[in-house]
Amino acid sequence: MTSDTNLLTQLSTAMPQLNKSEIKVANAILADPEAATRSSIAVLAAAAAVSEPSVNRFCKRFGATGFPDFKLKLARSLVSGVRYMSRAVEPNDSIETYPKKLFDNSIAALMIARDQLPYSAIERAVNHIAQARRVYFFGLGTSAAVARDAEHKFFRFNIPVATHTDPLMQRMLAASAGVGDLFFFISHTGRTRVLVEAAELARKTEATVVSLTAPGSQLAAQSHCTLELTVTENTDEYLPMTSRLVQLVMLDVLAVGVSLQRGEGFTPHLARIKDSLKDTRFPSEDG
Amino acid sequence: MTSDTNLLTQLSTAMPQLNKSEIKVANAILADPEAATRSSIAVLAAAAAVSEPSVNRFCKRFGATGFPDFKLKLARSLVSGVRYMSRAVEPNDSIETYPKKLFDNSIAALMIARDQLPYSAIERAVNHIAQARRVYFFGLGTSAAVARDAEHKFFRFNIPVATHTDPLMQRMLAASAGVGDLFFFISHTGRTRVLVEAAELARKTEATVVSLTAPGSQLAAQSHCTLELTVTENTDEYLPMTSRLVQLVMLDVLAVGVSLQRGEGFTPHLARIKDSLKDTRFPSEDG
DNA sequence: GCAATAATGTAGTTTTATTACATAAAAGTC
DNA sequence: GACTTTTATGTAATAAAACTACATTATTGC
Repeated sequence: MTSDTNLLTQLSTAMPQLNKSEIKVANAILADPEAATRSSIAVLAAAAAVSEPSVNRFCKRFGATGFPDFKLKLARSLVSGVRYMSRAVEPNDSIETYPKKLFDNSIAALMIARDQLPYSAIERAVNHIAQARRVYFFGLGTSAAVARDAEHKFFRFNIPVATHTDPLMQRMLAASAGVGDLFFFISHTGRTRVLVEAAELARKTEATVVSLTAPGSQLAAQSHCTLELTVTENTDEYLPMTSRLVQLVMLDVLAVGVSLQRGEGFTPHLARIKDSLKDTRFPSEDG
Repeated sequence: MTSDTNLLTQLSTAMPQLNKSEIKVANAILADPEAATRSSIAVLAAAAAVSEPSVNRFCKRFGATGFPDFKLKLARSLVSGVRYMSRAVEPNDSIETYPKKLFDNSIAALMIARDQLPYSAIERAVNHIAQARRVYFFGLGTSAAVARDAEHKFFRFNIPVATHTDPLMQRMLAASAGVGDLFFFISHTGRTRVLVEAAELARKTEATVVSLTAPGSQLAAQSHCTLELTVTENTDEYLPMTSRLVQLVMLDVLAVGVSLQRGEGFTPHLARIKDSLKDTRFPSEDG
């Protein structure tokens, strides 16, 4: 795959190496890339004031098999440029518009996170959790709900887990930790004072400190292993929304990672938990 | 704009309305969408075992001007990278594959939910919440974390909210409810016995019952207003993951809906809460 | 079981893209 | 500075692809 980078960027950077007619074609495309994806080779040739074969040669020069293939590549590049545009909710948005916008923003945030997954950090975090004797999930505010979710999830994996939203409890547990204890801190900013302080305390012990937070933050500095997340959130206008979604999916990733590491032999335990819930529910329609 | 949504999602959801040959074409495309963008109309027609005009008609049915235009639209949908089909994690998945899959599944779930938003139910729910004297968010298990998140969110909107995960508390509060009390139940299945019973108790009072659950469920039957969510979750293999994400975003939608209804005059209150958090954080790098 | 309607395919037409070749421009050589 | 070689560009013919009009085949309703 040569065309990993954006095609539009390629066009502009390659300019100096191009000859007259190719420059004309490049300019015609850059002038209105969207239109270029919709035009025929004849139309584009006219717009660039060159012949059709010149356009064709141009396309092949950029790694396409021909003009249609080039258009496809161009279309793809265009989307990747626009896809991360998050649309803010406006005061005069209606019921038809704002729910879609919020879903779109959430989807975009997950896509961005998906494209910059910290693989090695994930691997290390999974190993830490799998080896831990005990795991504490600490978060405050919105991240407290995420911590609670994590607790619920890892509990099912038969790992001794605990969540505490009380800063004093967090400090006491952190200070008195030992080998095999894993402290998992969750914070969007990584600058929440009491959380960073708890991490410092834990760091002074034999315990392991893992965090799910912003790169370069105070919290990250206190961690043995940091799962870096850069989710741009316009908290100013509304509430923290997208960051916690990414955090939740990251924890799903860790949970599945641990489960994969444990291998097949572990599924019976999950089945037992599932069975234990059976009696708490009304029977489903289909069974 | 009809083509606001992902084309692949459109294909799969439109399946039931299609006729034989169109279904063949849809399947051929879904089998390998990437290949479809590169093939000619003749190749695709052969792959689907239909005639070329059938493919052409198919394209027009989905809002394209013709086959080339359809391919372009398809290519764009593919960039967003997500197969509408959720790809299950396999035991021999590696660190490079399973995190992406999990993100993809989450994204796909949100996309599907986005394409079938229950607008009128959202509108009614927003009105109920905006008029409520007090709101209780009730959920159990994974949904308890969602309820906690909702509490955290609506609290910021200066609405008296409470969450309880203790079934006894839920029952007592439900039984002793009155006019202006709103009970918001969250359950993926809508079949959790204690939750349904609490809803029944609340229903006997003057309180309002709103639920975020599966359509046609026992819980939905007890609700004045149901926000229906049909998220297919393969809970059998792993854990409830995608459903709670959709629930969370739905609650974001409701929160924003309430905020929009209250109008501009409300933002100062949010600013006050934001200010109150300032001193709990270390200063950020850039300020 | 027949008519009416919808669905699908066939064959021809038009549009679009590609190739082969010719001409023009540029660069190098004596 | 004219000649050769190389490179660039365009013209015209060819091939491929997509579309349209129409015929045929299924499907539905009576």
